[in-house]
Amino acid sequence: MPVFETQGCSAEEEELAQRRSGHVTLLDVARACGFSVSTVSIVLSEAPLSQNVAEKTRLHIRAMAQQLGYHPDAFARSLRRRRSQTIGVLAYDLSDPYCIPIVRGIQAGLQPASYLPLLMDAQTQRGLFDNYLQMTLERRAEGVIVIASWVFDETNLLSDVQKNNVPIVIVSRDLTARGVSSILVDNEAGGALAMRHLHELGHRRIAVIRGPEEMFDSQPRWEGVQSAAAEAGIEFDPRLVFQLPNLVDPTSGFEGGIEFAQRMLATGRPFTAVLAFDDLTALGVVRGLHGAGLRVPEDCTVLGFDDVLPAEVSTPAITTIRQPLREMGLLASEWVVEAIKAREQRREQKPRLHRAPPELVVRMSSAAPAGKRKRVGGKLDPTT
Amino acid sequence: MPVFETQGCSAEEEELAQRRSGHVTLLDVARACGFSVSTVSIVLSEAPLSQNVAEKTRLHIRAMAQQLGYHPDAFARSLRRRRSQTIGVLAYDLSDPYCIPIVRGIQAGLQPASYLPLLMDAQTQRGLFDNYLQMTLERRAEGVIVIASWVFDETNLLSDVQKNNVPIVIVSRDLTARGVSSILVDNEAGGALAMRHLHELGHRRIAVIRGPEEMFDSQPRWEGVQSAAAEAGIEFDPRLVFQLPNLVDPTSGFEGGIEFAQRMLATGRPFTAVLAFDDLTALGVVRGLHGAGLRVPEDCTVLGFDDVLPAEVSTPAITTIRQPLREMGLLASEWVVEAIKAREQRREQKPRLHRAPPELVVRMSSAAPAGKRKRVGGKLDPTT
DNA sequence: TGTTGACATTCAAACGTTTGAATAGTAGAA
DNA sequence: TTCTACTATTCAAACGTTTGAATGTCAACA
Repeated sequence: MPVFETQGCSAEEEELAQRRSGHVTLLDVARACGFSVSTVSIVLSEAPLSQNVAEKTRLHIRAMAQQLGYHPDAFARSLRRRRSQTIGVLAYDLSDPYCIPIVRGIQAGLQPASYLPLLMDAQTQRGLFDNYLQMTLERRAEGVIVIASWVFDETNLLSDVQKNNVPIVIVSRDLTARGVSSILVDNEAGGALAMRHLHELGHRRIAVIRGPEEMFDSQPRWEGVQSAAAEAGIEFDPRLVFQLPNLVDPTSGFEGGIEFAQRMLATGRPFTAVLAFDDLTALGVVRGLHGAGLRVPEDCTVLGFDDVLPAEVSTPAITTIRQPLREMGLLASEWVVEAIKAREQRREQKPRLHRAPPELVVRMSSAAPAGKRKRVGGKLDPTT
Repeated sequence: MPVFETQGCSAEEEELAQRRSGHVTLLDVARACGFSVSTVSIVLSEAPLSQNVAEKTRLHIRAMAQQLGYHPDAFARSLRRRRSQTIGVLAYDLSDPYCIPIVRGIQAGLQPASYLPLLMDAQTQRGLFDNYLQMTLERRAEGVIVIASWVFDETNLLSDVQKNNVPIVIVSRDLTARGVSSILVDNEAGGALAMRHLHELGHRRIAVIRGPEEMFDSQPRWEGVQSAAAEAGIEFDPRLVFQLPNLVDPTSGFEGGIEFAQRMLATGRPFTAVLAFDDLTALGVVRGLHGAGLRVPEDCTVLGFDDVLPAEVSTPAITTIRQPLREMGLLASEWVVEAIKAREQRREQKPRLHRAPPELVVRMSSAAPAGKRKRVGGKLDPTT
């Protein structure tokens, strides 16, 4: 009888209750099948106690929930459980094809741990980035993965996220010095790989387009190139070494490539290959050379870095240094999940660092220099 | 005095309370500055009542919240307010460069309305798509935008989302017949635009690669091509008309392009231009022709569709039919926001349809056929 | 007859907010 | 003095879930 006192309300009232929130709640299901909210909750959330619930009851409740179109309210659930089952994924720019495979890897790693990625696109805007980071905290993400290769003032990252004790992993940038676990490609090794490939093909006069100062990758990659060049006894003509400006748009590398290709031709200095900072820059170089009537790789070799989609589908396909982006994303997601577990068990965790091995992908844009090919069996190449 | 009874708890207890959830709550702030939770809430959420709160108090509370690093709990807030301020954005495949500008447009439109996009990537997997749709409902998204051009069984879409009375807009597909507002490019017009461009350049023998059957765009685009061809009095050689298979990977168009280029050359039938279903297919064709020693556009013109990034940065850049993707995304976001408003005011809304106008973008991959160019001023081209 | 234990279900208190209504305190008007 | 109006703050009830503890039922055992 007391049961009816709590349930006692007319059909209209019930209608009203349902209309108020617009969504079907546990209470609606409970009323519809005559059990208490607790029982329904226990059954539908498959709590341990649900073993004790009669088989018949379980089936009945499930059927009714299905019929009414019940979906548990994630807000109420997370509030009560104090778990959001969410990982914030903050990409600096989703329109950069570089980000996508990383995101894919993250998704793949989060799925089995049944975490939901909360994907956000900062569009290379500092303000947006900060806003989204706030939201990540407000949504009580249990961990954060940041994809950011450009250099920004990371004070906020640390003060806000770390202060709230939320595990964080950064991809494409080394922030271990600030206590943030980091995953990035081994840029030195990559740069060296590219340089060695050119050397092996026989190139000696090489133009270089370095990355913008603001990009974290620029410096180490350049150092890798230099050390491999030194090893091979190659010197760069300083008039053939360029540096991309600090621009926000991810396709600005393409524009830069076009412009620098024209500029390097204008110097009149001889070169048989161009080492570009990334794939988009390399594509720009190809375009710039094409504009001057030069063909790739017949007249000039062009190398990229990253291995993004456009490098693969353009003709000539760009020979490049592949970053294992998907694997890096996968690892990032594994690390956050581990860090969350560690925090639950009050285990202290030191920030970790992974340098992913780059890989040379030989495609169509690289070949032996024209001189070498034409003089097969002849006298030594005068450029060496 | 009664104040102290509710607040009365030792420092350790306070510590514990904070540690329990791991996040700073209103209660923590309230205790720290000696006001009630209500007052603090009113001040920090800038509720209308906050006008009544003394200036001094407001400043004090804000300062304290800042100092403690307080972030309102989105779950608690949404639960209480019965508003999530969230729009679910379900992309069929984020690795398709086609999706990105749409997502950008959506973001741009949602920002001023202060809705947060809940971005999800179905990775062309039906199961994932359904899961994410469920989550969208559980997270009480106030609206849903679906980016999906491939044909799937839309029963769930309707029964689950619409049953819960959540406004929905679909981009790249016409589902108005099912009561879903739809935004898509005018495929007929686009197909015709491409065909007319070829005709104006002087092409008469044209190979065509149609889209896969499962793609919604395939049929109308083909019809646009056919009607424009008929208008110009051009007939297609059936041996030069191909159709992409139903494959999931968005880069499968590229592979298809390569293969069909080889196949069309193998037929031995003459053609001076290839009309590809989309940009990636066009890039595949360029690659396939290149493999046979043919240059684009000197030996053969190639046309794409969509205008995605790779089409722009490859050399030769692909002449294509541009979809105003960003604008379409923007419109989609405006429509959901309007639909949400309409629902609040209990206004009935009919599903709407927008056919975005496509635009011809002439780049490097199209030119007059070799015959025409070489015989300028000479006798008529025998191919007409 | 009472005790034990397994089973089936419910109570009630939380989670962190928001907000309509209530409570004081103060000041000016009648 | 009493009433009104305003200012500054708090009470307390919700939002929809989950869950430890409690309740009740029933059968078996001592």
